[in-house]
Formats: sequence, C-alpha cells, structure tokens
Amino acid sequence: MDERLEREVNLLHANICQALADPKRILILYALADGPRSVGELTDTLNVPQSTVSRHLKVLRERQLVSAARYGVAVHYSLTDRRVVEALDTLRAVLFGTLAQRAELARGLS
Amino acid sequence: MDERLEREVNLLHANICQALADPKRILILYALADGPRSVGELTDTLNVPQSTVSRHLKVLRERQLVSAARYGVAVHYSLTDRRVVEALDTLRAVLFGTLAQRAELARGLS
DNA sequence: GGCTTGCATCCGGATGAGCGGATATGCGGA
DNA sequence: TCCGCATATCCGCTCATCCGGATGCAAGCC
Repeated sequence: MDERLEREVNLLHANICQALADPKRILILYALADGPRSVGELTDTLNVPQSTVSRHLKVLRERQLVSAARYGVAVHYSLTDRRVVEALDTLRAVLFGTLAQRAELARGLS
Repeated sequence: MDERLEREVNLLHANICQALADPKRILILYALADGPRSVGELTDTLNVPQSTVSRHLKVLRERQLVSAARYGVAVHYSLTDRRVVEALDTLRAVLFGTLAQRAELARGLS
C-alpha cells in the first residue's frame, strides 16, 4: 500500500470522518447549513442536554469543521466549509440508491 | 428539528458514516477504487491479520458499500457505488484546505 | 474421502466514545 | 461589584468497537 495514501487517509479519518461518526454531529452540521446558530438554538433543535451539544461542538470545532464567534454572552457557530455538507448529501444519495435496491429486491422475493 | 431530516440522518449514520469511522475501512475503499480485490490481496495491501480484514469487509458488506463475488475458492470484493469514494475525495479536499489554513496561521504567529 | 487453500466467524480482552448532571467560566447589566 | 444568563468543562459511568489468535467452513485437487 502506498504509504502516502495511508498517511493521508489516517489524517482524513482523524480530522473529519471520525467527526462524522455520530448522528447528532451530522444533525448539527445540517442545522448549521441553514446559517449560523447559537448553542442554545442548537440545544433546542436537537432536543438534548446543553452539555451534550457543547461536547459535540467541541469535537467539530477542534477539527475545524465549524467555527465559533461570540456575540455578547452568546456563541454563534457556523460551517467552515460547505463542501462537508455536500459530501454528506452525496452519501445520502448513495444511501437512497441502496435503499431503493433493497426495496426492489424485497419486491422480487415476495 | 425536522423529524424527517432526523430520521434520514440516523439512517445515513447507521448505514454509511459509521462504516467510514475507521481508517482501515477507508483504506479498503480506496484500494477497491482501483478495481476488485480478493481478501488475500487486501490483507497484503493493508498489512494486518486476515481476520481483521474480513471483519472490516463484513461491516462494509452489511452496509452494501462493497459487494462480494466468489471465484472458485477466492472471494473478490468491489465497490458498489463509486460516489462513496468521490465523497471521501471531497472531504480530503476540505482537509487540505484546513491544513493549509493552519500552516498559514502558524506562519503568521512566528 | 482426505488434504490444502482462502475466507468467515468466534472469543476474551483492551480501548475509546458517548452520556448528562453538576460545576466552572466568561460576559453584560444593574 | 454582584448577579444572572449562555456556554464550556468535569466527572463517573455505560456501552460500543476494535483487535488478532484460534477455530469453523466452503471449494477445488488428488
């Protein structure tokens, strides 16, 4: 295996893919795709304790997938790079493809 | 939060993102992007025990990200949908962007 | 049928990730 | 300065995941 690719993939995993490995974090990214949101807003949107939201935001912030800006006492988070959501949309399209295929298969079996 | 999006994201996570949450699995996908490979070939490429490769392949197979075909005593795996690798490439581009930004920042600080 | 080869699965152990209540910190208003 | 709000971090806990050697299983050869 190409050592270069291996190192690159390790970086990719550590910096991005691992961050996408939790459904709540993906939801946060989609919520931010509509524009910046404060932690409180995200807490309401996701309907989980605030500490949980902050913990997930920390993961996303450390990987620079989101960026934070303080406005008075509130902190507004926003997407750093929309391409992350685009990639997720691509994966969603793949998912629909396989789901459709499974449905097809199930119909054929019946 | 839109319940529909929430369900969709849960599916996306369970079926795809979780499968991308391990660097070895990402490497397998990239290896398969060059064409079908047998388990033995992947074992050599990744340089890990065969049981480990088979375990990861099982995860990818269950999510239908790869498909298996038996040729005699060997099993050849191939990518089900190239778009998965395309999405990974997009994320790689994002990664390079943030890495460049960090380098820039580090230079500015020195 | 016995053997080899290639792959899948089982198992116990170690590590990591998520959780959410409690608490700390930072900021603006009175 | 003291208070209150918004957010961040700490803590102990539970659960998920990965690992790799050992073992099971299918297919072809003799």
